[in-house]
Amino acid sequence: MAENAADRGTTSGGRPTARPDLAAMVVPLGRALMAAEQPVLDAHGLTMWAYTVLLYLDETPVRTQAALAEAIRADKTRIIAVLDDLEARELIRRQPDPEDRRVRLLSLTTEGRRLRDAAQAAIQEGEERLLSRLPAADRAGFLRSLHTLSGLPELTARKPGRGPSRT
Amino acid sequence: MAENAADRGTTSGGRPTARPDLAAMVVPLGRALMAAEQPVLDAHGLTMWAYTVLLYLDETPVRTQAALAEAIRADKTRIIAVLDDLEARELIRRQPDPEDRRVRLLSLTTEGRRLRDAAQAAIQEGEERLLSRLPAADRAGFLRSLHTLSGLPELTARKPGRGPSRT
DNA sequence: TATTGTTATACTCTATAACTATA
DNA sequence: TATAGTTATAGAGTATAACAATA
Repeated sequence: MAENAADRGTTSGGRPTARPDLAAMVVPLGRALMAAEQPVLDAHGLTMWAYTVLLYLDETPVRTQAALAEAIRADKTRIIAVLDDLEARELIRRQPDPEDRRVRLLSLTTEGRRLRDAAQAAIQEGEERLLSRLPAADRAGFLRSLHTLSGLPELTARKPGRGPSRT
Repeated sequence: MAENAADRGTTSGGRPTARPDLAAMVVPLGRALMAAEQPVLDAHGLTMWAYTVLLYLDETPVRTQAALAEAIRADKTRIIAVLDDLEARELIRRQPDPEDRRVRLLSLTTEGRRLRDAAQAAIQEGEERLLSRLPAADRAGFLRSLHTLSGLPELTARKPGRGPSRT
């Protein structure tokens, strides 16, 4: 999607374009933000998927692994190893539902919540440094626009999606 | 990287967060924008990589394939099939450099330029529809911020990168 | 010997299919 | 028979290594 166009307001040949393609700016920015998260997650012993799970589980238990997978746009088979690890480290609980023993009830442990909060705080601290480079007026519009566009239904249409991995 | 946090200003458990992680909004937005480009590119018979190449080649010839690959953050082996196809369709020229016959000089053909312009016009038309959903004031700040952040050196640090594919 | 482009191979991540256990 | 979870297999996409041509 023509990432490089991001650096140019005009093409290398001088043909004037009103602006680079939106995706050509947004996608590389997203990659950069993920790359910036990586060392923080490493320091907390979390993969991107694990962090995603911790963020989503939050204080509210989730009734099935399939529901969790759907919610975070992952394949249900893809999160199993992640849950195995998080459970082994006692960051989440995975208890069989007494009412339907096929189901595993998922919830955060205190330690899981603590780790998630610590990781998120560190991540957002780094993001603040980036946002501080923006004029205050632009920054507000940027965040509001991100929120708006992220929530647009025509952009949120469900597809499996590659998920958080960023090899 | 916790895409879902994008839909929430607060977590499901009620813990108030100032905002979702930046990456949790930007990355899904980037995926959505790429997905929106896809049908347009299909209609023009272009893959995302091919479009990226056409955008970069522009009117200015590039001296080596390796330089092109580096510029668009692709592996040099990855673009060969793309160049093969574009050349076969006479959208680009790939001529051995008389001064160093190891080198292939790359340039756009007239038809290649025409196709690129048509595709980009259609893509940006679709993007305008999205941007029109934003308040005029926010929109300006959004685009300016995107430009600024995309150009930030600490975010542009070169890494191979997965490139434009979005399976 | 070093470099450009190419081909062949291996690796990573993801999705699909097959299996177990509960219902 | 249908569903939740799991395991095993296969498929994309990418990177690495080996190669041919030219310098």
